[in-house]
Amino acid sequence: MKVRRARGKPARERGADVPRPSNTDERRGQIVDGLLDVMAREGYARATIAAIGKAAGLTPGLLHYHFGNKQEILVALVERLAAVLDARVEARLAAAGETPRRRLHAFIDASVALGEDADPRAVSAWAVVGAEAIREPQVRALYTQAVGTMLSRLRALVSACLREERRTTRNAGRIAAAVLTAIEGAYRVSAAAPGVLPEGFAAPTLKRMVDGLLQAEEES
Amino acid sequence: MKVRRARGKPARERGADVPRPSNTDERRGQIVDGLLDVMAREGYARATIAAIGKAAGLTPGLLHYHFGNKQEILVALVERLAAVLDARVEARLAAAGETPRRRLHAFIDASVALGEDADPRAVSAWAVVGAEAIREPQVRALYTQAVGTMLSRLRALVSACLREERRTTRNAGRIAAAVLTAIEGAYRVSAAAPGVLPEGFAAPTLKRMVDGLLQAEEES
Amino acid sequence: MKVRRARGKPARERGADVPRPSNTDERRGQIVDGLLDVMAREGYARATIAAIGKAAGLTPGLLHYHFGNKQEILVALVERLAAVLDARVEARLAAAGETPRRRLHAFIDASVALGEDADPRAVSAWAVVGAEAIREPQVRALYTQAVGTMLSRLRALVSACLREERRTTRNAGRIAAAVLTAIEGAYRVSAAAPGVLPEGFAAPTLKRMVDGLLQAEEES
Amino acid sequence: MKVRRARGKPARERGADVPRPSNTDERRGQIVDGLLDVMAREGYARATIAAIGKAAGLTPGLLHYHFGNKQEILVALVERLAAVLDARVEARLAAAGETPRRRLHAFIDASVALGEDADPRAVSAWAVVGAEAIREPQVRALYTQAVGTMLSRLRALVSACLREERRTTRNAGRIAAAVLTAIEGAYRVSAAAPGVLPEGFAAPTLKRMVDGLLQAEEES
DNA sequence: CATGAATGAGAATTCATTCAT
DNA sequence: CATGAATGAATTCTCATTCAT
Repeated sequence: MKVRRARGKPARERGADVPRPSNTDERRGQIVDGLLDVMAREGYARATIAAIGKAAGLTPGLLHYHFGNKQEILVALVERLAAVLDARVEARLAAAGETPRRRLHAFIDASVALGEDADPRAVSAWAVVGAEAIREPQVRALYTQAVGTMLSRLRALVSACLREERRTTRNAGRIAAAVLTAIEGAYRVSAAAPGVLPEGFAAPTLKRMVDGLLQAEEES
Repeated sequence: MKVRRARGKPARERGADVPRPSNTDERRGQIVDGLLDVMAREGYARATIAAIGKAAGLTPGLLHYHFGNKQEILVALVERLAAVLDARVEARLAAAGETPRRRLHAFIDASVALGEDADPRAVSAWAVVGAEAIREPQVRALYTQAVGTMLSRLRALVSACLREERRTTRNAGRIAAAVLTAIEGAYRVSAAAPGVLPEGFAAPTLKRMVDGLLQAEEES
Repeated sequence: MKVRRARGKPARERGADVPRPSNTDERRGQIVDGLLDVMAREGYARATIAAIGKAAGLTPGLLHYHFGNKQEILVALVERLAAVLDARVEARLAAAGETPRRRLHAFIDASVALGEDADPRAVSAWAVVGAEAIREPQVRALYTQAVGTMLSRLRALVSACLREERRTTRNAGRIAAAVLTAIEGAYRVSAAAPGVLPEGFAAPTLKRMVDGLLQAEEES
Repeated sequence: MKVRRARGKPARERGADVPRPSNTDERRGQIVDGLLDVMAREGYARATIAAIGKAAGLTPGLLHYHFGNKQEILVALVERLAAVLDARVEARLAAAGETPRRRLHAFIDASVALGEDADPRAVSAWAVVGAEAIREPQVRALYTQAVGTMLSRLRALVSACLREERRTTRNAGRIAAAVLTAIEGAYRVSAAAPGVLPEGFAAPTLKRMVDGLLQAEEES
């Protein structure tokens, strides 16, 4: 079995000769990117080691030097997709100031922008990840965690809005869930049935939608 | 290559020879059901001919007698899922009477109920279909068509509501898209991250959501 | 295992009801013709039972009612091809009178005409038979016998010519073999590389060739 | 799909890494030889990947590493058979000097010697190739090309002889075709009906045959 | 680190043959 | 006789993974 090196730990000072500086992190990044590339185009099943390697410009053997097996690459990709989304949300929230409604809208913008200013491959790949999650416990765990994190955040943002407007927060969870499913559904439909959704419908409509849902809650 | 017989062709009555009546339709149904079963549990890639056959109680060779290849089974399944959903929507719309708002709500109920009173396997399978659609043109075509049909219907229902309330129908398409993505997202999240969504959130929240969106349109 | 009925023996008086007249011979003929058809176009390997059946307008099950297995059909076809050739040779020899040279020329005409006035499928099929003969002892036996018969006949004709011209018959076997190989080669090349051979070259050139060979034998 | 590497590409000299030198050419040669072996004995249909691998002492998976599919192996074999024959003809022509008649005889010797001093498997294999050519366009193309090349060469040689003897070259094409078919027929009959042809008849008889044909042409 | 040949366990598909009706 | 569903063995091809160099 292959040894898994801790990421970032340079494997230096290993022989008597001049040690080659470790490029593990770079290589792992390349490989994950290769998977993203292939998976977005062809799905996970066709993402063979050879195909990933070709997309990454690396040889099959090398993939197994840096990853123990194929699934580890998928896991790394899911982690990366989640991290990227997370970072974008974080950034936009930071820029949105303190007004609850503004922050909620910023969250929606950040999420849906995944398909606009960001890597469109990520949208397709995320759709595939959802299908892989059905059968692969480890992927499911990561997907569930990513979705759960989003949901918690949304709930907090929704609650803040409701509180500010002195409305009951009783349904905050459901409202958050509605937003979340609309976002996930938008990813999925735009990946699997491109052209069906109206151009640029997502962000404005979702924001109006959540505004309507907030307003429908009774004042306390 | 296997020939696909016209479904339902009755055994011909020629002379004294009355061979066994064709059971092709029944068998094809069994096989499609086997795929539904396996796919909901394990995804399409793991839905091997052997696995489908086992789930259907049939031998591998027989699957290829009734279907030319594996993809044809998938196509038949997608067609069936779409038809079932369509039938349910049709039935509920018929029962909903003529009030536009009622009909729109009935549509949402019918769609989301896919995961409640109906086959929960269909939800998972539909999530997998979305991923297969990314790479398989024929599946994509069917998925796109199914989604497109839903969208048209929703748009008509939304427009009717808006007209009744004397509001502009300018954004009918976007509102319909929001509902559609929320429905598709609900399927997906509940299949790929079960337990994350609040129990029974979907139908009531989606109805409230669409009501809010309708109300936000300006009167004409 | 299937029972093989003697050909031509009608299977009558078999039940209490009005016996269906046997159509075995007709059916067997159809089937052999189906094989000829498919084999000429696609080779023996692609001549599946289903394909033969389709070409013959019969169902797979029926083929195995009339033939014990696939190879028996091939054997019947080889026998038929040989018989047809034989009959044509016989007919032309009968029409050629008694002059040895004339008879020899008639033989060549009859053989090569296989590809001209006769079924062109037979030429292709015969080429395929040669390949099957390499591995199938039973086919090889039939092919060898057919070729052996031709060779003996040719040798006799050649000897008669030589004797008439008072030449040594020492090389009659070799001359006959040369004619035979040229005939067989013409079949093969025209089947496997159509268009390469000059149109209608065969009969006149072969006759001139054998005349040259005869003349080269020394007088005794 | 397997990629076909340029044959003969030397291992690159980059940095300290000197991986194992490619043995692709050697392996491909082994595999083609395995096919030759099996095909000569059992025909193409029985030349399964497993059988070829066994004959070559390689595992089935490896065959598909070096060849994209089974047919590519066949194509490589046909190319090799044609090249070998071509090389032998070339060599004998070179050794035959300038006399036209001598060169023509050398050609016949070279061709027919395929079955004498050379690999007898090649004769059988060539017979099988002819049958495969009937259905496989790529094989047919190669076979047609090989036969066409032989025919052109023969025609040139025949014409040279006729010119030297001041005879008309009008029938050069037909004479060449006669020689060609006799050669091809000799291959075929000796492969498919071994023992029927007189021992060692081919070369001398064919030479006498062509001499007779040449002499029959009228002087100009 | 890197290469790519090698392996072997599947997976889809084909097809002769059987057999209930 | 006839049908065509059913079986199961065989076959091609794929691919993750290993490993010598």
